[in-house]
Formats: sequence, structure tokens, C-alpha cells
Amino acid sequence: MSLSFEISRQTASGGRRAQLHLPHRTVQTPVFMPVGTAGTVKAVPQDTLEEIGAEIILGNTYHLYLRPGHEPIGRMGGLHRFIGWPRAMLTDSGGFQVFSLNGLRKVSDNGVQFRSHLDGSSHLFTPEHSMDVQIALGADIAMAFDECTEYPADRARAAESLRLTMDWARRSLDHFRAHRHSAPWREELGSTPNLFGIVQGGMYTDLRRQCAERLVEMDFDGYAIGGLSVGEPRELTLEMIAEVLPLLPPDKPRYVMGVGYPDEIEQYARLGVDMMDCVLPTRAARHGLLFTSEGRMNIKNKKYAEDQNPPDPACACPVCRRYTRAYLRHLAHAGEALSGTLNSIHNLAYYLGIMERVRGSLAG
RNA sequence: UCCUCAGUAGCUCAAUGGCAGAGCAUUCGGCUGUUAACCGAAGGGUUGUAGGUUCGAGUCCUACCUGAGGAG
Repeated sequence: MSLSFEISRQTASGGRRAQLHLPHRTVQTPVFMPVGTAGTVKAVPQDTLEEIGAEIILGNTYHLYLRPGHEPIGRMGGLHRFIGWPRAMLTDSGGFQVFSLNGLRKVSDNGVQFRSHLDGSSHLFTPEHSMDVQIALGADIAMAFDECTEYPADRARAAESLRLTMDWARRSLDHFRAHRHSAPWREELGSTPNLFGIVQGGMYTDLRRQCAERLVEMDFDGYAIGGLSVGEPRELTLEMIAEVLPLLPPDKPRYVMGVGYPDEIEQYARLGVDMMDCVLPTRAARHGLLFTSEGRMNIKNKKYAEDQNPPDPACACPVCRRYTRAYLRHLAHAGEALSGTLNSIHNLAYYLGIMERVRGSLAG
């Protein structure tokens, strides 16, 4: 068994402090996972990610399949070796691209016909193909191929999307179980990748419940809640999470995909969410938005032009230890690449710090 | 000294004689399993100066100023 999940403490509100044993790393949870879509957490080098405490990062099946291709990556020993990242990795299945590449896609029962956003070439993604790609990449955790239901979606639309996602979950699992042993690092580490199922169901609690129960019967290695933070109000996000969490096996990791703002990830972690990922800290950073203990900071604002303080006086990250707001503002205005790098390092360190603090309080 | 061309937003430039605009820059806002070093909004004008023609001039005419090129 490659995955074991050791819960060391659980609070009355559901929050858990645990260790997630993955082939490349034992990850302390609750954990925030930086998003590294195309084999890089944009603008941040791998050694820096280690330095600020990232234990697991994401990669994306769709992007890496298109470029440079899962087969060459597999031949080179897998994604870890290819990108020089020794710790854990999770790959998204490409399901989110079904959602975000609206206009370049056609969904059928068999799978999704994509048009590449790079060169317009046509590709078919099926659950089986997504599993093959993720296994070749060699992720510690692969995700079932799903359809992320858009918001708003009426009940009929959400139900149809759900039917597809559950059918694909079954096919993902069957194919993954048959082929998981061929991970590129299999012999080296003596373990196999894990597969998580994804709960969909739009904003309908009964559909969510139905989906969760069916996925649990299939017995995945862990469970994700997807289809959230797609434009719905915060209360709905919370309602869906609160509805689904109690239905998931308490002894397996729970992952809410694509969240969130700093206060959100803390809130969800305290409710018993073990894993979260979000592009927000890195994307916002490249656009000049810093998250700090004092709130949002648009570092491009004029008021920081001669501000000699560190971005966040309460932060001990490598950026806050060395640079001033005035310098970061200058870099952003000058369009320097270092701007995105430093801002991203701070934001990620801030997010990782939130989780560290939450873990500390859960360990209580 | 003469000839030619040019002068419009901070910059680079548009605008058949008919509501003076764009890109960039500036200021501010947004960003949630990355098609995103992106997207959006706002501010910013005595069209070099002074006259003239015209219902109406950035546009046509005259003079002057400034700059570039050419001739001598």
C-alpha cells in the first residue's frame, strides 16, 4: 500500500492534523499545494519551493501532454526527475480544461475532443487516456477524469454532468488499477501512484451527496471536492463542502480543488479539509497583488513608491527578509521578471505559513 | 539665405473640410483544480503661435516660431 494517512489529532469541528505518506514525501496536512501547471510553479524555482516549505505541488495532465509530451517525460524517468522536484506531486486530470477551454472542446460520453490552445491541433481525452498520461508522468497522486460543472448550472445540466463524471470515475479507477504499476519510478521507490475521485454535483446538495456516496463505494485512495470556486458565492462553496465532508471516509484524505483566498483555506482546513490548491497566490503575485497579515496589498500602488518597509512586517519569508515595498513596486512597474518571482515567493510562503499555523493549532 | 517635410494627450502616431482618437505610459480596480508577466476602468487636449477663407478648420490660405533634411 503506497498511501497511508495517519491522523494524529482531530478537533470537534472536524479539523484533522495528519501525515500523508506518499511515494516521494510524507506530507504534513492540512496542506496547501502550489500549482505548477506546465512543470513549473510559474516564476518560482524548485529549490526555493523547498526552502519555503512546499511539500507537494501540482502538475497538469493537459498541458504536459501537449508540451513536451507525457511519453518523453516518461522516458526521462517521470515528471519528478524531469523538473528536478524530489518531493510529492499531484497531477490534475485535465478535467478542469474541459471547463476552462470552453469553445475549444466537445464533450461526449466517451471523452472530450480538445483543440489545443497552442496550435489548434485536435486531441481526444478519455478517462483511460488521462490515466495513461498521469501514470507516465509519475504523479504521487493522480486525479480521476471529471467534468467540472460550470456555474450557474440548472439541475438538469448538473445532473447530466454528474452522470458523466461518475461514469468517468469508474473508468478512471478501472484503468488506473490495471496500469498504476507502470509508474516510471515504480521500481526505484517500491510504491505505486494513488488515485483520487472527484465529487461534483453543481450547487445541489442531493446531487453532491449522491456523487459522494457512489464514489466512496468505488473505494478511491482519497476524495476531492471539485466544481467549487467557479463564480458562486462564498456561502454556497462552504455549504457544499460542509455537506460533502461528513460523507467521505474519515480515514482518507479530503481535497478541495481550486481554493482559495487566505481566510478560505484556513476556514476549510479547520472543517476537516486536508488538501487544497489554488493558482491565486501565484497568479495574483504576477499581477502585483500580495497577500499579507494586514490584508491585500497592491504593490503597484503609488503609496509604496518610497516605502522602506518589507511587504509584510510579520512575515519571515526570504522576500520579506531582504526587500522593501518600494523595490517590489519598482520591479512591478518596470515589468521585470523578478517582480513575478519575488511576489510569488512571498504569497506562497504566506499561504504555506497559514497552513503551518493551522497545523500547529490543530496539533493543540 | 532659399527649398522641402514635419509640429495633435507624458511618448509614438491616427483623424474624405463635419462629435479629436488609438497604442504605450500614468492612476486605480479585478484575479480561486492557470489558454492569464493577464483583464478592466479612469484621468489626461486652446491640435506650435497669430491672423484669414468657410455655415463649419487638426485639415485650406498667409505670416511667424521650432525641428529634421536638402541646396548654396
